[in-house]
Amino acid sequence: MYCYSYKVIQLAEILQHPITWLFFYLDSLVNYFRIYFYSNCHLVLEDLIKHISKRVHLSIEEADLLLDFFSEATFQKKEFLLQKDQQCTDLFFVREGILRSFFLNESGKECTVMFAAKDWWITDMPCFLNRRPAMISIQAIENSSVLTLNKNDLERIFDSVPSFNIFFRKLMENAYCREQLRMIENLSLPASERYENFLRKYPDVASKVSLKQIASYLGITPEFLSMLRSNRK
Amino acid sequence: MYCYSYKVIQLAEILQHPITWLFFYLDSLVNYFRIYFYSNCHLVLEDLIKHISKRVHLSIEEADLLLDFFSEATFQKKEFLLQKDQQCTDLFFVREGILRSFFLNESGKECTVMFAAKDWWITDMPCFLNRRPAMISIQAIENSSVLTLNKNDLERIFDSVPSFNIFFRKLMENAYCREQLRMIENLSLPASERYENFLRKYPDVASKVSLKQIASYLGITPEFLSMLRSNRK
DNA sequence: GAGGAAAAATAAACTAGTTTAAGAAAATGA
DNA sequence: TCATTTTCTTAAACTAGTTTATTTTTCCTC
Repeated sequence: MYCYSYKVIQLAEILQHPITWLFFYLDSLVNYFRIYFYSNCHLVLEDLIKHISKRVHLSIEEADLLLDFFSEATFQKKEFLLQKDQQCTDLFFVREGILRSFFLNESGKECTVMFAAKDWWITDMPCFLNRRPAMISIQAIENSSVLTLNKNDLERIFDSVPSFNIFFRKLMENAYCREQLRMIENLSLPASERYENFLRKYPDVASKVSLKQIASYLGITPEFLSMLRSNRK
Repeated sequence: MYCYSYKVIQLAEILQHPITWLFFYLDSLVNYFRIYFYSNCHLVLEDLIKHISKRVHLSIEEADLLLDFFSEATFQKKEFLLQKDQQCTDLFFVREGILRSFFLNESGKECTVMFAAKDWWITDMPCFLNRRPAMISIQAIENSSVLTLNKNDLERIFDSVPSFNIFFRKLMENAYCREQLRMIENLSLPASERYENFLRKYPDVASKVSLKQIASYLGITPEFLSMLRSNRK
């Protein structure tokens, strides 16, 4: 299993385009042994490269360069990756587990900003990008394994791996569209339908987080969610 | 006035960084006459270049190339730039006036997704990026002048002007953060404070759009907004 | 400047979602 | 395994925001 390097997986995807087939096949052969060992050494990083090279083309050299900037970290259930008011220096890529970002409003009500499961990116983006203290906290819901990247290194990557600019552009396009669609739902749908949509869109998340947390994501109280659920049956 | 080309304006901004001063000064001199005529011919496009080169560096050649892809359009008050269900092929940059994107939910309630004033970009982003029919409509609130860019040309720009990738990344970063902050406000603040914040953040928009439209942006009814306003005094 | 249409305000009945409180079920931990 | 804490549910009183209807104001436009 382990010798299925990311390059081979990428190759399989590129096979859809016959014109590029020969080129990548040769490229792949040349790098074969190198990749073989590579993927055994850096196994833990493979998911990230797979994730990125699904969206933009990365050379082996660029992948190498990229990985040097990331570092591994694991967090126990309930442990905080980021606390409100702390400087927000890191961007997290989730390899395993589930994370949640949230904050408390003035009256102490908890609001969930987002969940992040495997292959999602999470941080307090406005504060990360502008090097300000975090407005929200990020906590592990389950024992989780992440890759972290700090702001300085992100900027170095932008300079040294041009295609990462494109990748990050696509990531932000996606995030913007997702957030806008969520806003549209919140403006136009009653809580019951928002809950149904959440279950449909994120079944894996829904099965692993508490109802209280789902309620605080949907912007309703746990009591009201409980009522919606009993009406549904 | 008109001979203040975008390059000269850019130069003024870069003067804050003394080390780059000499380089840009010489560059600017060499291009001076060319720019002079250029900015008289393409005067209408100047704002766009000024807007972009505030965020990334553009060479004269790149700016030239870029502008070829954009075309001008004007819309009368109440005219539609995009109608729901129509193919969403264009991205709009607002030169003058005010636009609004909105949709009707199942029960016929109008929801405002965003406003766009001078120097803002607007489209139905999820549908534009994925070449799908629009879910929302875009309408001119006042007589407006825009620059339009279609999806194919945007992709050509990404290929031929690398720094536009960076520009668009920053645009999307901003849009994502703005939308997330709006979501946080909607989850945690009562309508009265959301209205106050709207007035504070977008005073220029607030003065030009109807209360009904502001209400539909905040996710409340015009009647309730009217009540909030009378309580305020 | 008159007349018609749209926007805004007021008010009263109404409803979606909240609050408070208390009990049942489930997870945690020692 | 038992005690403790947390999550989930139920129910009743409550409130933020809606609906419907009427009046007033603003703003086109002829």
